[in-house]
This record gives sequence, structure tokens and C-alpha cells, in this order.
Amino acid sequence: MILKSQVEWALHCCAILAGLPEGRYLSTKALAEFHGLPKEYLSKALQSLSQAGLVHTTLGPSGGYRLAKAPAELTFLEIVEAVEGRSRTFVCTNIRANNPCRAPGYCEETPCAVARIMWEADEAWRDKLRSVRLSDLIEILSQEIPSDLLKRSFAWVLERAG
Amino acid sequence: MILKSQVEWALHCCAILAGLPEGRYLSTKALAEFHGLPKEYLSKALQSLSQAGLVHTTLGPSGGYRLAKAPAELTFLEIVEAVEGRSRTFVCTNIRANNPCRAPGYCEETPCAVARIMWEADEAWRDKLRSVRLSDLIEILSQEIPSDLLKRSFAWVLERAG
DNA sequence: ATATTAAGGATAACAAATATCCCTATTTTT
DNA sequence: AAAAATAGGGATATTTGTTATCCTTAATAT
Repeated sequence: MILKSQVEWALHCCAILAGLPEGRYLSTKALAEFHGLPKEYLSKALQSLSQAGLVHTTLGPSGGYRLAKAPAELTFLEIVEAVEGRSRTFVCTNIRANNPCRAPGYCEETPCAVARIMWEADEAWRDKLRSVRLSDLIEILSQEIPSDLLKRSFAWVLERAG
Repeated sequence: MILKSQVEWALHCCAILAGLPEGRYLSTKALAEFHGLPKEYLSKALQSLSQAGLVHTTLGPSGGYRLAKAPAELTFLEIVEAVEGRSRTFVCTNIRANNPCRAPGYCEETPCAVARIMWEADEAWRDKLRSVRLSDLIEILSQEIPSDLLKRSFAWVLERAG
């Protein structure tokens, strides 16, 4: 049970977009080059972000992506779910219904207790991701990454931002 | 990102094994029939539980499985990890290392901040599963399942327990 | 002896993730 | 007006992982 690699890509791309000046856009090409990712496939992840309304896009030269809201208003959960979907990790196939001892026609309405417990764990995972905002990541990165690398990366992005 | 169906099977099987009288064993065949599952494939899940040391086995007629510890000492996490493995849901491919602006030879030692956050969510998921014991599930089931169905199921299992 | 069991190797069928290619409509730049 | 660059998305491989079955072996109870 592993998350799609596009989740990782989307998170890193959002971190870059968070540093983009107001009103400017960064293309798939630039984001792919910056992260060393296949452009066509990364495009799918960015489309997911777009469909979820997390980023705005423009066409044409100097077109690309920018965040649709402030980094402080964008949670990890939103980004992860945009790419990975909102389905639970545990799927209940209701095997208790196969119990040969059950009364004929007996079919429970309430979800299986096993499933409920597993879903609570899923919720704990979501709660954690919902509690972290993109701005939290930016703050950590700005402390951890050497300032010269930060500056050069910022300049690199600005050169390519339409 | 979906858990293996064997996780569901293992949890339900452990719930049945928890009701087994001391010193008795239940076979793959019986567990598969009770849950309406393919015997050969369910066998793989039970082997995982065995390799993890969560169940004991015996061979020959009247052989099968029993829990290796009391239901109060067996957590959901142990069962889930026995089948699903202990790997994290988020895999960091360290794409930050592809940053064209990084200094040559510059290679960070610390894990990527994105990965650390995602791993914290994984830990929250694990923490929740670690907090639930098999005995908790048994208690819920004994309250929710009609007592006549419980009795018949118990008798069904006892008939087949070696 | 015989029948039954767990364990595990080999392999096939199926589904999902990963990746690439190509076409279209739109928008900026020239 | 023409050209170039962009997002969006459909089609389609390729690769990997899950699901499932079959078969052999060693151990054990009857």
C-alpha cells in the first residue's frame, strides 16, 4: 500500500508555486525540469490539482500554474486527496455476510465493526494531514535549506515564470 | 492506495480464533468456509500471521491455527502489519536532489521535510491501530451480533476445531 | 497405512501505477 | 495575421503489484 509518486510531485510543486510572486505563473516544463521529472506525466498531477481547484492556470506562452489560495489556507490533505483521491485505505467486502450460520435474509445495516475501526485509523491519518498547511512546510524549508540555494532556486524560478 | 484484502481476512480470522477454547485449533478450510473465501489464497494470509508469530499452528488432521497470545495482548497494528508489511505509505524519491541550482556534490543527510510530514501521518495511522486490541473488537462484536447468531457461529466453529 | 494438515514454490490472470505520444483549443509574442 | 508555447485530455503501452490457483513436501492424528 503505497501512495502514488504523483503525490510527492504535487507537494513539491506546490512548495515551489508558494514562492511565486503575485499574478505570475510557472509552466509544467519548468516544474518538471526543476524536479527532474517526466514532463508529460507530471502534467497529469498538475491537472489533478487544477481539477480540485487548488491551482489556477493560464494558456499560451508565459502560461502555467499558480496557487489558487494562500499557502496558509492550503492543507496537505487537500493536495494529497487531489491526486490520490478520497477513498479509504480499507475496503470492507462484508465477508461476515458469508457466515453460514446467519439467518436467511439476515443482512446487517450497520457497517462492520472491523471496518469502522480501520476507518478510524484512516481518519487519524487524514486529521494529521489536515493539520499541516503548505505554509508550515515553507517555513520548515526556509530554515533548513541553505540561504544561497534558496536564493538561486528563487531566481531560477523567476526567470521562467510568466 | 488500498490495503490488501488479506488484511480484512486476517482480522476476521483472528476474531474467530479469539473465541476458540484453550488448546484447540481451527483449520484454513474451516476459516475459508466460514467467511466464504478462497482456501488456498486465505492460506497465504494465515501463513503471514504465523511468520509474524501471532498464531501457533499444528499439522495433521485436527490441525490448524490458534492465537499465540491473549486477545487483550494482540493489537490491530500487529495483525495489519503481519499481512501488509511495515513499509510506509509515502516513499520519498528525494526529487529535491534534482534541483538544478544545488551545489555540485551537495547532498543532504536529513530526510526531506515533505517526507517527514507524510511519515508523521503514517505514524498517526499506526498509533490508532496500535491502540485497538483484538479484545476490543470481540467486545464490540459480542454486543452487536444477535446472541443466537453468536451461539450458532460458536457451535459451528467448535464442531470443526481440532 | 491413510487421510489431513500447514508451508511454500511456481505460475497465471487481473488490476493499478507509471509513462509516453499525440491532438485540440487557447493565449501570448512576433 | 502568423507563429510559438501552453494546459487539457484521450489513447495506449509498459511495468508493477494484487489476486488466485495448482502442486509438492513434511508433519501429524486416526
